[in-house]
Amino acid sequence: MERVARIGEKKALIINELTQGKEIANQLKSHIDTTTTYETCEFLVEKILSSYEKALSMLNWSALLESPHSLAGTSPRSENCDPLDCLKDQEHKQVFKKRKTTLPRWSEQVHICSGTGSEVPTGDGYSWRKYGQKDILGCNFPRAYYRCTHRNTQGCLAVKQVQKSDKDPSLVEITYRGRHTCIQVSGMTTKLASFGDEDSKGSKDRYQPQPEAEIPRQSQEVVSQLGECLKIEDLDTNGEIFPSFSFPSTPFETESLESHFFSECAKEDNFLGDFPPQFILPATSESIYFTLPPRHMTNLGMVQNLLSPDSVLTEIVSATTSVPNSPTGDLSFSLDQVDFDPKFLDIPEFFL
DNA sequence: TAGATTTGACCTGA
DNA sequence: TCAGGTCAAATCTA
Repeated sequence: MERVARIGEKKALIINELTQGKEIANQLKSHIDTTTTYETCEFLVEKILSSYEKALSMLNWSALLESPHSLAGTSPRSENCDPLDCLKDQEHKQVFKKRKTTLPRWSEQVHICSGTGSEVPTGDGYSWRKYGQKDILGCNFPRAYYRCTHRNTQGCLAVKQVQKSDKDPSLVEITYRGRHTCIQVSGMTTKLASFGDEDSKGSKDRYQPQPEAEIPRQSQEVVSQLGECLKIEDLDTNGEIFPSFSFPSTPFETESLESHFFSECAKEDNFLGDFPPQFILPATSESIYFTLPPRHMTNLGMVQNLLSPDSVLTEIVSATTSVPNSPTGDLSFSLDQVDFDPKFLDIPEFFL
């Protein structure tokens, strides 16, 4: 029974990714005929590749889970152990190779508010779980180690290290390793479930998109203050870095930043009704502020992120950077045209 | 009670 | 040998 549930969950995730891929491909197709900038097309292509990468990685992950022998052969223990245990075993053996070789690495610096007690380094759109902390030689502050919450469930190998600056305690250096291959499942499912149930209470409790694991743990005050002073500065961007942003300056009264942000998205008629997003882009030494009309907030990725809420900010800022001279942008996302038929995945063998 | 965090121990590469 | 990185049991929290 549990196996069936897992298969169904995987299927939904894969369908979502493929649907996104198709949707974005349609967008690209429509833009080819127009005067769309090269950057916009490139952005769309990146999104398509990302979606299919995720789908494929999920399929590969499924294969690992369903086929212990795929990992066997190098370890005698693998012959009759649980796939997850085998995987763990293999991971353990390879972890140090991964550490310094294959994973892409980049870092950024984040200003956090001083005096708030907040240790929230950033809202990069992903859920992180802290798995270690270490005193580093020559550093006054310990280094914290985080990995993606979905490491076990989706095999996402993204990790990050957070190191407070000695010189400026309000400055935190974050080093990322590995690209996210996960989907923020909890946010997605709860958001989808919220449709058609808009006026029911407690949507905040039901829907927790978790763009950043630390943030929901902070007080409302901290989250509000975060919006006023959080600023990310790219250091050695290599093209895979998460887009930098600042939170809207408007403090939220009763909800966390994310729940407010996404619950607004969930309102079909007033999609981001009066939400005045402002984003800081670290283009050069100066910060560039963009204000997007609500309608374009919708167009620039909200629909897509009904499926993948974790990347909301990534979508918006990426899209915005593509059209810096045209804040209104020329992208339009819509699911209206999506006719992707998930039935083709109903073949049980597909997941076995 | 499940999930997240803490922290000492352990492992690896330089 | 040591510093950095990770594991995993204990502990905390919602």
